[in-house]
Amino acid sequence: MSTRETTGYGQFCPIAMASEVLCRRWTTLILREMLCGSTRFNELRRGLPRMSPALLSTRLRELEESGLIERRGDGGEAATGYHLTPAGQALRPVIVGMGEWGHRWIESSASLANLDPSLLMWDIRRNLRPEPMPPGRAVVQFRFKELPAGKNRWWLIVDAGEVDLCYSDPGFDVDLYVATDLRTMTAIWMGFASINGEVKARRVFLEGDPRLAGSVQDWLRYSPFATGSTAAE
Amino acid sequence: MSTRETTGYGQFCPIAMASEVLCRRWTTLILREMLCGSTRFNELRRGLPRMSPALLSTRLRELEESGLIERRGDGGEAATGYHLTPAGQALRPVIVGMGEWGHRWIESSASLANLDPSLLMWDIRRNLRPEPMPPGRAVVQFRFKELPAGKNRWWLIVDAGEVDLCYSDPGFDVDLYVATDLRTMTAIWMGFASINGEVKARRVFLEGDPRLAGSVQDWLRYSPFATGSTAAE
DNA sequence: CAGTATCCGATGCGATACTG
DNA sequence: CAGTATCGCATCGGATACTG
Repeated sequence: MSTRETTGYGQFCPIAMASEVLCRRWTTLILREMLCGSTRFNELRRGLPRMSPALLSTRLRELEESGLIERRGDGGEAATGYHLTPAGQALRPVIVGMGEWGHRWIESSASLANLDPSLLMWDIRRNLRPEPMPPGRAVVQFRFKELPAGKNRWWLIVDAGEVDLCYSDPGFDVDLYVATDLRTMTAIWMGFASINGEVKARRVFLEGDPRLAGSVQDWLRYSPFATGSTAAE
Repeated sequence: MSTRETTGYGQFCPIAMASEVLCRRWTTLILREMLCGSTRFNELRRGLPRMSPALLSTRLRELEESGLIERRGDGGEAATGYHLTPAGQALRPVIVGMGEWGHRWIESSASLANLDPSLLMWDIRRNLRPEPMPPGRAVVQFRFKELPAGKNRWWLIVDAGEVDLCYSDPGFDVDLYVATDLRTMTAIWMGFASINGEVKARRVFLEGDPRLAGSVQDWLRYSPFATGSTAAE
């Protein structure tokens, strides 16, 4: 019935059993998204833009069958949400370990060959730390200079600990303008460069509220994997 | 050129980059074999009996391109051996983590649906600890009663710290006979049961040198993952 | 918003046979 | 022993359109 019989390895080894669950296309990335807190279908899609909805649906059902996630109505609404089971949560160190390995051993140039502004901004949104920011609402506009006008600006609206990401002008006054190119911002995000260094090198330009600009190193939380060293190739 | 462009995820995230390397069919199992010490092509095949040599060859080349392994002539012979690079060694905690997760969270019945006597014996061979055995050569015969005669016996020859596995009678006098069924022996190996308990339950029969039989719990090193608990489903 | 339905092309990969 | 060569099917999964 399940297509798993043909794809199995036929080995009792737990690594083989785990690989049958994990080592399918997109599966680790779905888990990454869920470990980062995504629970809704379209929220997941946002972090997996190149994945078709049909395949996402299939994978979610497989993960449910494998006992890694469960679906349930959230907050009494009809809408369903996906949540990690204890078995799914237990995979955190494995997924994180894969990320740490990738950060350490994959050449940075390979990562930087996969630039994607919406993924980058989506990632920044969910890791931004509002606490070091000055109190009150803050609106930060990112502009990637080399992208076509009309498709090159993102707005982060931070208010009362909530972070919103907009792809079109939300109409608020902007407190801080960040202008750079996509590769530089991604390199900063990955920990391959520091934002203050890139400002000095005039590859990043900050304009606006000096308190926001001065604390950018603090509230712009880098990718969870942007620690430690990279391979000295 | 590489087929990787089409299989990539298009994400700069290190988990995605690592998944592109690791999450392909058989790859984690090849790494498992190499982390356990296998270096030769046919040695790898032995641990991956359902994998075709063509695919193994392809995967090894991919792993080499990804910088996880390197091939070199061993000991001056023409024969090539495969060895993990530092990047490959660095995956040990990830692979081990997958195994620990699988052991903890995959139901034991699923693992025990994948019985394979030659894999089991190959695994026992490489984890057997000669030290707790009485000094001198020891020959242990395993017999799986339900398998067809002529295909149900394996011999382990332990001599001077070396362990050899034979599928046909090596001709030596046998010091210890172990008779059981494949499922029971696999369950013991996985840590789902204890050998002494299974002897008491008369599902395992030991006959021969009492010193060997008495120390079986010590020299029969269980699978590296046979620790900790399993999920209380 | 949260998915399904359908289609079809690419390719992964298993089986088998063969070679230096 | 250490792989290549070849073949062909199955299925994986990408694209697009549609629905409750």
